[in-house]
Amino acid sequence: MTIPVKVRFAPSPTGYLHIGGVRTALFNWLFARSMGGKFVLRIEDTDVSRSTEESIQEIISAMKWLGLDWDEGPYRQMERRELYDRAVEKLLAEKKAYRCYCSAEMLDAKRKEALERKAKPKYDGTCRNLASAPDGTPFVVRFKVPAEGKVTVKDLLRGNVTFDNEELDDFIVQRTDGTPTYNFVVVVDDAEMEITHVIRGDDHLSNTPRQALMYDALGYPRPQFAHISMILGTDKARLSKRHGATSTLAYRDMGYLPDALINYLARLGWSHGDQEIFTRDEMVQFFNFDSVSVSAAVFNPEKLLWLNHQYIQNASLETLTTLLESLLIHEKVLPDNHGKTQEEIARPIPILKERSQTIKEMAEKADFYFREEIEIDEKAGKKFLTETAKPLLLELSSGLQDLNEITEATLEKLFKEIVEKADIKLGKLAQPVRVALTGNTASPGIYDVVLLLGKERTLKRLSDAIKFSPSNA
RNA sequence: GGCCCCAUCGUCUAGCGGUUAGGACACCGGCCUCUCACGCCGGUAACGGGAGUUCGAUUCUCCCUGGGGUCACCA
Repeated sequence: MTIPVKVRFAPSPTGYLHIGGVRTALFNWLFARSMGGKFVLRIEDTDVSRSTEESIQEIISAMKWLGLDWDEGPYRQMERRELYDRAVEKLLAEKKAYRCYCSAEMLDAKRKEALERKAKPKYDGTCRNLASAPDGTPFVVRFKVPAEGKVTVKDLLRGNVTFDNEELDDFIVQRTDGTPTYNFVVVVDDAEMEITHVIRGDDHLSNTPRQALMYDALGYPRPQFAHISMILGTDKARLSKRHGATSTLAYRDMGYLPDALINYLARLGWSHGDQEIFTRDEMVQFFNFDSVSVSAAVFNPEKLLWLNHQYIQNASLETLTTLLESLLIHEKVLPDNHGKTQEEIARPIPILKERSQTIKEMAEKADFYFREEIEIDEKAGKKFLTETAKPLLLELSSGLQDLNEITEATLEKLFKEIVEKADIKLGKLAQPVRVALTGNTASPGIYDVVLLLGKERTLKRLSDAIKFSPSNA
């Protein structure tokens, strides 16, 4: 009989949910799902001045977008105050914590001074054994850390990690304003929620001995810990705003598929042989800590792009249509109230998807199709809509008018005839036509473009192109 | 600086004492070709250094070096 697994993701709502946070959430989610356990979402908002409702909503939308569903929560710590207050009273009553009357200013000064002496900045224990309490002075509550001895933290990924108690100081459990602090609430909550495995970034490893001591003091059993590695930027520094878009929802707006992002993040620090692409079910099925790596991983945007391309190729037309529509609006190719049917939105997708790494790119490439009036790239027009090319366009135009059925085969026949008659290579015709129809020198195959635009729009653009003259020639 | 963690191609990684050190992204060639892509074929590229243990170390141990994290009335 084993205890069912219960894990949590506990972000602090002091900014948007970044990629590193998502990966922590993902590993928790994967572990919960693979073990048939529960996944809890808990908002750590005890820092009242920095927490925002906006961040909470952002975190929730990002989790939903990525399909990381939770079984309990979102809990908010500021709604659980009684729980922490009771635990503080208990620590105080059992003399495992004490009131400290030192002012923040005084402590800052001492810390600064210690740093200058190159000594360890550590609380000096002034109030640890105070005989009588000064009247009416504001106080914090500090946890009494044993002066000597060691704490050993058991970590699923790193084995036993031992810290000297001497390295730890009497950390604050409750602030002057009565709000509790992280190293304390995290323990109370994880214990009360019966979290069995604490899976988090390894930036928390150095906090763990304090928390381990807190579990012991409160009489709670310690959970299993698993500290996963951090994600670094290309410069090997921890991923931050400097490394471009770190807001998870920004990836949605850039046209990434949630499954692709999830797959990429899962492979960052986890592997299953040589496999690169996993369905969610496969990830859940294969996930385990034995194949999680402990060293930090550099975030590689190119590989994410490649994966996204793979996912685009395999996504259903329906999925792509929905995504493309929102990106077309987001990129202002179409207005909100465009009135287009799903079929119309879907039409260019088959010829665009193999050359799109993101849906945003797809939207940009679809521009020539969705806009009534195209803008001819100045350089492209100058180079290809020349006086020698225009007669060819004219000829194509009249040939097209005579075609009663436009198919790839009839188009190819028409193009070949014109090319043979003029004794030129296909490219000499195709490029000017391409510029005329799309405004650019790069596009899907020219027959596909004509087929997509249809006879009327093709003829219109051809005649516009024949009238084209470079403005700054 | 103290403490803690980490170390295979540029990047993500496989490897769990004996391998021509494998795969993927990126990069470089070639093929395909109406442009751009896709695709296909091929190539360059790694065990940070030094001591041990062992018949044998990428693999185990220690040291060095390097990188990262952390030292708040932030989480």
